[in-house]
Amino acid sequence: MPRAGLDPAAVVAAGAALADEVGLAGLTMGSLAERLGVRPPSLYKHVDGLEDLTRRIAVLALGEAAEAIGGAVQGYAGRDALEAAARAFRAFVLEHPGRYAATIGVEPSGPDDPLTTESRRALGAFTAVLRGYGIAESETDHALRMLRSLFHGFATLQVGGGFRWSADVDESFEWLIAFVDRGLRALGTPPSTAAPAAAP
Amino acid sequence: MPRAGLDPAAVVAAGAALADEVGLAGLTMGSLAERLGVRPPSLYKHVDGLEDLTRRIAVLALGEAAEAIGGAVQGYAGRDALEAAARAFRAFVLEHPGRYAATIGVEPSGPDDPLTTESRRALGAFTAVLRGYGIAESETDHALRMLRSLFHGFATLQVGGGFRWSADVDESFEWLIAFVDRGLRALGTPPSTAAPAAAP
DNA sequence: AGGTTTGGCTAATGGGAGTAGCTTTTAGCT
DNA sequence: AGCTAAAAGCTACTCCCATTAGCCAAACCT
Repeated sequence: MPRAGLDPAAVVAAGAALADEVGLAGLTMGSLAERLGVRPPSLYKHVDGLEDLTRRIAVLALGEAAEAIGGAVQGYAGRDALEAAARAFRAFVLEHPGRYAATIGVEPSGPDDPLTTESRRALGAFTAVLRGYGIAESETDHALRMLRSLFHGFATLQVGGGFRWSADVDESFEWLIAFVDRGLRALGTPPSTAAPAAAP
Repeated sequence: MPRAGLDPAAVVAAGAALADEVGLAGLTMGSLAERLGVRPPSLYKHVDGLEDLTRRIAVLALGEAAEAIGGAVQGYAGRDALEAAARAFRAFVLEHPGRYAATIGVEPSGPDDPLTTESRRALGAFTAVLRGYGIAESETDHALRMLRSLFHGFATLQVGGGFRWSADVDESFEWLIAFVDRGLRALGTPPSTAAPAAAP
């Protein structure tokens, strides 16, 4: 029988694409094998089972998200950077719901786990946004968690069909960005702008 | 064989408890049947399958959450109400992660679905909080979604082990409440307090 | 008591994850 | 070119889970 020419990367990429199409729950070894023109057991030559597969999809997704958000933020600061990051994040989740779902609830096994590295990278993009607001060192962790919670919550509620009633979702998202921007500005001291009380 | 004395409510309650213990993914017809001292097929006399079971658990959870949050808010307004609601919500999710997970991604089938009713009730508690801030009518939907996203995101990230690094999670949550409070106060006009520019 | 409803059971089906062990392709070496 | 060995498929299982069919006994209701 001819070989399919698979390798771990190809299997993971196909798995990620399939998860985006049919949802993470619809990603099974059977469905993925069919998509790749192969029988289910063959996949175990490239991937260590379903759990390992979703783990690798999560790593892929975090890298892509970090790339997208980091790239979108480039050259911006303050509200512009916040907007860019928020929009890039939401666009990623809406375009790749399956990939994103794979990132939820995966536990990095240690500090050298690629999952840890990619997580940090994705987080770094948001940290850069906060830097532009001049948030105090002691508060960046909290502010970071706030941003993460807010965007994660909004995106997952939306893809989960959680916003059912009246108002326009895009409009809510813009409102939310404005809300956070005001809050962060009130909190921070822009680093390269005039200091609040410079001379005595 | 002696009867086990089950009914739908008992099955749902046991299912919710089991889900809280072992996670929603660990809730299977087999594990629940074992817990109830019964064989798996017997459960189908009370519940219409696993999907129906999680649906009913979601209804139960929404009702309990609405009760808890609504009760916590009673008699408070402004920041006190926000704090009470936020803490009650988070406590509920942390104590009942399985139940809460069941509420995510369930689609109400129509306006008379009990799921719809209970959702509204839970949402109502947060609406009450916003009322205390005097948010403009046109913005309550957005503000509501913001609160929901934020608390949902924070709670799910925490139970999913999403907050791994340094800072204290409880502290972050308090910080987050303060942040939202400032934002909402900046936004609203307290209804029963002096109007901002009363006489010309 | 007698009949009906109800709630439990066993047995079986279908599908998904994962393993064992065989076979063929393919790449590398001589 | 020919040989060998690793790699990449495959078939044939096993086990677990959800669900259905059909049987039988308990509880209830006159």
